[in-house]
Amino acid sequence: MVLFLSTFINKVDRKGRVSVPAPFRAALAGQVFNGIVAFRSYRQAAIEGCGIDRMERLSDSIDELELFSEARDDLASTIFADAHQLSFDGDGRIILPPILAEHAGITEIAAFIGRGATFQIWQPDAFARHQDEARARVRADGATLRLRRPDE
Amino acid sequence: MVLFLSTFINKVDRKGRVSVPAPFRAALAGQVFNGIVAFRSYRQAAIEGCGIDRMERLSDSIDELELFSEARDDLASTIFADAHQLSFDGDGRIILPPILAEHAGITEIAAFIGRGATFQIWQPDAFARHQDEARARVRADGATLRLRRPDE
DNA sequence: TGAATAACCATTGACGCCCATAAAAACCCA
DNA sequence: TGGGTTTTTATGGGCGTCAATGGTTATTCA
Repeated sequence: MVLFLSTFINKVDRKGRVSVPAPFRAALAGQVFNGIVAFRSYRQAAIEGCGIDRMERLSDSIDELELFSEARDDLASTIFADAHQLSFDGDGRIILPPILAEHAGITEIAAFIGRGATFQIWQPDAFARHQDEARARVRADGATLRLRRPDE
Repeated sequence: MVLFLSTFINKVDRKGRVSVPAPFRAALAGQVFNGIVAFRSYRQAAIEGCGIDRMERLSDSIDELELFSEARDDLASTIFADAHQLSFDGDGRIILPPILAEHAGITEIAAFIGRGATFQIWQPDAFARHQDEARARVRADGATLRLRRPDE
């Protein structure tokens, strides 16, 4: 099962390349596409990342909506059009497209943030601020979570 | 599995040729017909595109509609009669038929938009506007999508 | 024979692939 | 357990290949 954990800070070189953390690569090993899928986060100045299998599942889910319906249209335009397939080079690096880097305010350093089934890429300082705010909200709202049972 | 992702902007030369993005060609590799199938979107100023295998599936789906029903008739006329088989030249280009280009308002630049199992071809500015609206609707309607589980 | 289309070639710029280095982590053995 | 060794990562750079694009020549069909 794909599971992204922890935070890794890596450099972006002058060619726009970044190493994807080795544990993330390991989590993606064996997928049809040797690389990651990345798109702009709707709500944050961050890049969302996942493996191609997640997109395939998304595609299947959307395929179950009524053909040519507006909802289907909107989701497809919003999700797939903005997704980038970024393949690993021989050393596990990807090239960060300028559009994505810009959206996240990334220039020389990128933070890879594990989020379970997916991950995000942030400008490190921006993420630090975001994390502080998120913690504060969790404390204030007392957000809780019911743990799913293994067989559920 | 066929999966079209991301957006690619390519030029249309004076002979009406456009390169189909290499990743799209890769997704279509191995199909019976070496090219794409294209028809006018009936809700948008865009061209719908896919591989020949999808048309076969579509044909099956329509076959399941009531024989002689109006819907079946309409879909058949709208989609199949209007579908163009556009084969790749040696360099992965297709010739955009004037009827299609006109419908989408495409003259010199074409945007290839990945939509999962299919893709669209738009006049770039028109798509930008459409995408903005789609995003807004998705956010407003709170359109959600339940992600299929891998084994489902 | 002319027009439209298909096949072929040439250019350039981006990207994939390879190598080299250094630091860090994992490993092994005394 | 500690020290040394090996392996893996991260990072930088160079070079060859392929994709995109424009043009020219061959071929087919009306």
